[in-house]
Amino acid sequence: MGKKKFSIGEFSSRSGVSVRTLHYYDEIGLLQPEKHPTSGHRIYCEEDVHILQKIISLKFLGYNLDKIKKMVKEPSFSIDLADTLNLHMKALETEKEKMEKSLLAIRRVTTLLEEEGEVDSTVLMSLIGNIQTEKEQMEWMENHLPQNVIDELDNKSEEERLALDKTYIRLAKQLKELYHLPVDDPKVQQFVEVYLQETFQFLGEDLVQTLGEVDVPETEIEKFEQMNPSPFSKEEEEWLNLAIEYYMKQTEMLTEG
Amino acid sequence: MGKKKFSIGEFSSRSGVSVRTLHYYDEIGLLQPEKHPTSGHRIYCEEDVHILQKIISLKFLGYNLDKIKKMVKEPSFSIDLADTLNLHMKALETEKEKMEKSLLAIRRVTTLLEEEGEVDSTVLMSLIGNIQTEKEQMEWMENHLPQNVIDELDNKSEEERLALDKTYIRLAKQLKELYHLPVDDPKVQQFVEVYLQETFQFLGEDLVQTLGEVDVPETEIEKFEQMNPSPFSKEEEEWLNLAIEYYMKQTEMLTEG
DNA sequence: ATAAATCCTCACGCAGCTGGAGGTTCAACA
DNA sequence: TGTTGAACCTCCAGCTGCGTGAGGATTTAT
Repeated sequence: MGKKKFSIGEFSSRSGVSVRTLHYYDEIGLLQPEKHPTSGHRIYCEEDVHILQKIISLKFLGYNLDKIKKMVKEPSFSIDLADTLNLHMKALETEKEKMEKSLLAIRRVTTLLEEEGEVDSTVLMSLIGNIQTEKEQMEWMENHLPQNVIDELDNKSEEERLALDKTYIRLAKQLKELYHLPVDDPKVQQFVEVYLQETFQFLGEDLVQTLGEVDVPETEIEKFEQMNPSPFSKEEEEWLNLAIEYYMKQTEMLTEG
Repeated sequence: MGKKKFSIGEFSSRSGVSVRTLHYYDEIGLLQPEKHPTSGHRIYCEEDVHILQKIISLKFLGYNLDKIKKMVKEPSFSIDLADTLNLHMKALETEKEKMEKSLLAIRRVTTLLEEEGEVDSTVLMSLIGNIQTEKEQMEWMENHLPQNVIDELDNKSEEERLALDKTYIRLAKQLKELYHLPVDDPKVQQFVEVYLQETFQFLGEDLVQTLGEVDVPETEIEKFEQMNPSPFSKEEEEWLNLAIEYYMKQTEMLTEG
């Protein structure tokens, strides 16, 4: 007769699970306590404590209520459960990776905002997108770029990445400011010079050379761009290409002449 | 005239966002492309690519569609965004912690299942609950138990914890097997002896002694039990207590006599 | 006896989609 | 030009895991 009985309110406050949730668990057949024959009030017993404990624990492991419903009825678990557990673990690990990337993205963005004050949203989003699709981009690069470039990029530290991001932001800002000028405008040409210098500095001149010689099919380039669209419009990109072309010609003439 | 236009199908496959989702984003006013005046077909343009990029990136940072809706319209982001970002970061970190605990729980459970073959589900769930409420339990213990016990527990390695779990499982199994016997049955008494020995071994005899002398109010004990209910029924616990009492008396008689 | 607390059963709402029904429109081919 | 078939349209329904509130019954305390 020492069987302890609980009203739903007491059961709720003891377990920390809300009354509504208990109602819901009853409704879906997950935890159905005895009911008072006339009033209909739920009467939870000691066993229900353990069932709820199971439910909470399985939820904690990441199972949904449907699966939990099936598992709750098992009096014991054996190795064949390990398979499902393994599956879940993989799913959780994937999610964890994603979360870590998000955290990284937030940290980077915070730093950038602190140091730059204000950043064009398209450019910022492009940077975030880069973090997001980092893995795919890496895979793409490993398939299409020479190993020395990959190695060099792998070696970049977090600070160097940040510096690159900042450079990128500033250049993007300037580009959008200068876009209305003709490509042979001295301001534009100076901009191009800085742009190329920064690139050289980051990658090293020989790597840039190598990159220029690599021949990647157009379809593959498109794939890459689909992963993470550039923050510039087609017109802006065209304009930048023309400006670089012009700069190159001028430099050639200077060195040759 | 070089403006690229996309049908919803093309836009979908290029961006990786499903047609249905694009419909939804249109519906909630998040991304509303031009529509063909007669057919009503959606026509996405280059700018929409960037807007979607923003949406994806902001989602990645953890914002909900409602906030994203407001943010998408901003042409640039400034430091005052850092506050919201910080908030999000904290939320993400909390979630990450929870996920890591889940992963730890799964790993432990997998190991236990592999090594034990089959485990009583109530016992297993109790162990999972332990991981889940580890933090609260630690806090409770720091408030109610002497420091040397805490220190000793802190020093336990992952393997020692695993060993303890296994012991726990085996003892629980035995307890449930022996429960029908009277407490003075030799089998039961031998079980108690092993049980106490294992406890001594894990904590050290002097710590057990200290623990026995610590006087924790009943209400606090209840709090602790509510965090993580024991896998045994009240009757089983009573039975175990009686069995231990009996064992103690016998030992006293032996040493005194 | 009555007031306050607790309980009951509907039933709608949320986010962020996904899916199906039933009907246009478009592109290509005969 | 007619005819497929794919792609598109709108509208409505459903999913998870509850939260919230209405409106009424029951229990508990005074």
